[in-house]
Amino acid sequence: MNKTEPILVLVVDDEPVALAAHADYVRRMDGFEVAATAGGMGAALAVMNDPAIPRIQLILLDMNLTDGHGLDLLRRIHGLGLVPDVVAITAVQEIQVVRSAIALGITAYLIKPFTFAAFREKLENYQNYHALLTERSVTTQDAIDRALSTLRPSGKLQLPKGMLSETLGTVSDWLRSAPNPASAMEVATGLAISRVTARRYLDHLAETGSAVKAPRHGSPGRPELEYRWLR
Amino acid sequence: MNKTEPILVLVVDDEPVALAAHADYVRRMDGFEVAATAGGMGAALAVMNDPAIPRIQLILLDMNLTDGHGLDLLRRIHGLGLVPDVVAITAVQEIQVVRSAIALGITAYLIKPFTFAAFREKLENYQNYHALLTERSVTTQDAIDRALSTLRPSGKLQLPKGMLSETLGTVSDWLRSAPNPASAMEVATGLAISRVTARRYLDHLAETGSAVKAPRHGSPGRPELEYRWLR
DNA sequence: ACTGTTGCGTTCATATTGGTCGTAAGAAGG
DNA sequence: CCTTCTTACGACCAATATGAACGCAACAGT
Repeated sequence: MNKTEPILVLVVDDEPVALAAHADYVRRMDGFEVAATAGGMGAALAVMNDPAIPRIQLILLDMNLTDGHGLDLLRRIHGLGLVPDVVAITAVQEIQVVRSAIALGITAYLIKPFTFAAFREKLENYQNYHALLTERSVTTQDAIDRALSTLRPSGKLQLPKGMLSETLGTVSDWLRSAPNPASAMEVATGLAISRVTARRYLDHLAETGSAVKAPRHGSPGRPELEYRWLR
Repeated sequence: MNKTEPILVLVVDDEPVALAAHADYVRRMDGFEVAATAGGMGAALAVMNDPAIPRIQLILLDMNLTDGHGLDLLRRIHGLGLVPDVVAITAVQEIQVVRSAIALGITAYLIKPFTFAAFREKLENYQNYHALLTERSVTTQDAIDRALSTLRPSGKLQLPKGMLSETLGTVSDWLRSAPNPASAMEVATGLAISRVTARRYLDHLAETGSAVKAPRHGSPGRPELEYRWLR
């Protein structure tokens, strides 16, 4: 596993205070790097067109810019033949704007004001999505679906019936601190819980995109699924 | 619950057989209506521009059109100021196209060939998403996240009995990155799996058209079949 | 041309694990 | 104190990779 290159980010906001704050949030995240900032539509287009600036992969985009609308900026960028991913960060709550933004390809929509936790969740989701789709050069339906699953919000604000947030935290912590990917049985014995329970929580982590599962081959018998913590 | 108006769909494909088939699939779904069909980029743009045709809300879009690329068509439509939702339906499996399509706002990506069940799942997901975002005129972060989460693919993939999607992905990756065509034995030793398992998955790849197998002659012993990844 | 050798394709039984159903223990509410 | 809902456990059935055994196709030597 080679070291992954950071995701280059362009932050766009016409309010200097918000611009600095968002850029700072990005710098606090591992795997991301602020490649440039822009205070408006013109500046953003200049950055995207500048050959001296390396390829931007993600844009944090405010909708209400002084010299235009964020969605127009996005259309202009698309018109240049560029297809960066975009996280919309705005105070606009009109459904029409939200629908249009989603139709134009934003990967997340963050309504201001927001906490760093909310911000981090969106960017981590994008990070997982990005990792899943850059591994290979050709893909399958299954891989696309899994990548999209990690990208869309998991709605984990409300965890499924039959699960306790405390137990979920315990399992998450154990898996995160595990040096190697672990099977359901290993987690179960390590935490002194039953295999079924461990598997149920591990599966939830896999579905929400916090972990990935892969079969472990080489020994006879049905392959056991090992779970690996992401990030 | 008042009766909801049907979602108007435009189907785009340059193959008349596929075009008719996809349109027929749409007609079999409740809540959807085929507003028009188009056999190419020009025809699709004409439909979108025609004031006599009511507002299209969803496009089933093929990528490989005779007179252009599907992604270009999507950019052109955006350039008209229209923001329809799009489901990509294509045989293209290149990661670059998939990434671009997602960045340009497609709500689902269906790789041909597909079953009606897979098709229905994508459209039903979109239907739920559409219903959630047309209820109100102003929304909240929570409502947006819930709407986006309905667009998450369920991830259930129909595979032949006796096969695991994760293992299939592993074998596909190995074969794809192999410089030369590989035999079942070479794949088995390279992935630390048994020869039988490797051969079963390789055979599946050959049957689905992702790979071809050819006998390798010249050495004593029964000729071994070598598998080569297809673009 | 015939036959032996060689190595792989193929089949089958087996070893383990995954997934699901019913049930018990514990907490919350009346 | 009793009822009810929730969560974890135990045991069953189903599923998947493995290894060995069998058969076949091409090469090589006689």
